[in-house]
Amino acid sequence: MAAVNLKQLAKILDLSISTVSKALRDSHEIGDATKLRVLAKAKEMDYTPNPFASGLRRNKSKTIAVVVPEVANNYFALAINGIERIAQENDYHVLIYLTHEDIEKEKGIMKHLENKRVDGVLMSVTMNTNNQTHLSDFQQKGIPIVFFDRICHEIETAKITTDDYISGINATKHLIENECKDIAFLSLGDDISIMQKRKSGYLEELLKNNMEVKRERIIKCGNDEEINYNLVKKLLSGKNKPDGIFASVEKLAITTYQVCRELNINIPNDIKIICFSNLETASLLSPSLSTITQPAYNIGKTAAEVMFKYLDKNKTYIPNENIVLQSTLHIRESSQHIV
Amino acid sequence: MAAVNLKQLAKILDLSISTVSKALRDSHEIGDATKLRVLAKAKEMDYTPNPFASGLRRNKSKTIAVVVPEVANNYFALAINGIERIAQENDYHVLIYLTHEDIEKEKGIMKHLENKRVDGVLMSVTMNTNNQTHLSDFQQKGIPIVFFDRICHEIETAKITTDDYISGINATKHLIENECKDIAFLSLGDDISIMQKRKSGYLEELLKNNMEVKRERIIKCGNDEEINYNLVKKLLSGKNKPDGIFASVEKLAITTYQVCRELNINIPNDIKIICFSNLETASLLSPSLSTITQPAYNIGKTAAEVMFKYLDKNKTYIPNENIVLQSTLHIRESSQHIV
DNA sequence: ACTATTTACGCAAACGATGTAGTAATATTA
DNA sequence: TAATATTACTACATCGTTTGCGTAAATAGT
Repeated sequence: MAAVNLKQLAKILDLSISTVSKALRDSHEIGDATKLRVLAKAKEMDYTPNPFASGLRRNKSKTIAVVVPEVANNYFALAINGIERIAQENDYHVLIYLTHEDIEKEKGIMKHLENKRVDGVLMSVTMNTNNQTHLSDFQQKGIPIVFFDRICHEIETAKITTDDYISGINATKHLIENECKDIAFLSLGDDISIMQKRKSGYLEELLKNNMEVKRERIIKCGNDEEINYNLVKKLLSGKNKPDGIFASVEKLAITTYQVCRELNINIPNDIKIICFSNLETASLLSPSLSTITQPAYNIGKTAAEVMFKYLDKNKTYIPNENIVLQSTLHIRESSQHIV
Repeated sequence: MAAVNLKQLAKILDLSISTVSKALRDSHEIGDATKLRVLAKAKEMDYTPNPFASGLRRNKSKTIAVVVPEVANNYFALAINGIERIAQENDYHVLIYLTHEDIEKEKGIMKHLENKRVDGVLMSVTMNTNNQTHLSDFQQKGIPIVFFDRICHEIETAKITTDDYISGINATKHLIENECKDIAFLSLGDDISIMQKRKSGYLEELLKNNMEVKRERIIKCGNDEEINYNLVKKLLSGKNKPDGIFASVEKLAITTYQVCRELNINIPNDIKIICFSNLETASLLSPSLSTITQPAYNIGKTAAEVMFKYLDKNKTYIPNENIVLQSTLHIRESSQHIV
């Protein structure tokens, strides 16, 4: 029942605690015969070191934290998948924390992690993280952070993103090529970098095509589904509605689908839609949804790999580095002009 | 940079370490004036107790583990959401482990958790967990397990499930009411209890309606997408195909949709489909997908609540208890007979 | 053969927090 | 007033590992 510890092992083997400990860690100080004897007995007695004792002594937790806005989201779920994979390979444990897009919760979580519970943090900030003092404070404590997707430029560290700007351009270009004359952009807040980049791409492409940039075509959505629904409904109600929608995140495209259904707006005849999404069922929607799909799994995997690259070397300082992975455009029915 | 500890705090306050420790834990042994002084200084110096030291001393990790087959799955993602919520409320941390339906990985993870890294484990077993010795061994170490959804009957503890048997009956009944004469059941393995229950409901309802139970209509799918695809394709190819599909899990319904698309089979005209699913976009699919939706968030929440009920009392033994939450039937186009 | 070096192990001090037992000083009671 | 109880604190052992240092014995070097 109670876990066996070094002391008991040592007594049975008639060795000192330190000898057993060193033998288990394969120290050169211990003779081969003794090592084998210890190893065998340890296995037999099912010894596993107490993580708290060794964590305390070595100041290493063998644990990383993942801080994300949500998990019931295909993008983050896939990223976590990638992270967990690499963590298991490195014999690390993964703590998960959800901010639910609440900056205060994010601050609280970081505060909680300041003691050396984790060796590093992989994070995607909330849509409202426009101030990064809680993050730089955290870094000051000597725990490295690696950002993925929703990064924080001001913090010096590694950042894994996708080519949001280019994707923003491509998505917009695609809509224009499919005869859209009046494209709206559905943003999720406007504090975070990915939104700014996606929007920049959108704006850039509009300008390039001499299309008017209208303030009211940029809809700032948020975390409240109902408010978003009403914002989109307002956008699509009445005569003066756009003929193209570029949704910056999956859920806003879903909302748009629902609104269109309610208002009897036909996609893609009346309005065309494209969005950033990792939805597995995009091709099964009615109509099938055109997406810019991010390599979510690889983003998570890469973030974890970068983290371990430094943790392995016992480096708590990670220099600035921008790793950009490519998203892929999946053109489906929702954005195509029917000739 | 380095975290401040009790010793430093004590020195600055000119008190002993134990006084400071007790003051922070609001012990009755310490005077009110001193308590306030300590609290103020601790806050000022941003003191947070070292989790390893206190974990070691108190033999409490303030951490629970969640062991699930996958996270990129709406059901588990929502359940994790519920779990995380309750954990945060209880000031607990959540470790996450993915088995990817691999029983060996599950065993390895449990082995890893046997040292007192966590105070409890919430888990949904893999589809291949037909042997529970690694779980009973784990329990023997004095760490409680609570199962949710994919439970293990043989282990004595609390189990949170949904009314799978009734839902199986209801789903099948619904298909029969919609003129299905030949219903296939897509199973995910057949080791785990939810599959057995869902299948029992299916079989029961067939019998009740004097419908023939054919062995070849029960398709045992697995973890490999490609194999599943081919199994479903084979089922739906040729003349002698079923006119109804009851998919035990979401992904098998998605596969069926894809196969139908490839084979040009019309849903619901040629074949009707219903499945267990927490897919947000079920209503936006083409055709919209009829589902039995489990209260995933609440299942996770309940599992966590039960766990904390015992952890709070420092009980490591959780007696058998079956908590059954109700799923809801959402009838949409995919299963409806068009008159 | 006598000193250096290596080998193989044990001792004991950390790591930081907790809690029991002990101790002065003050307060309460008979 | 003396015995007892209470208050407010401190000292110290403890949790299980790790690791620097010490040390005997064995080996090597000259």
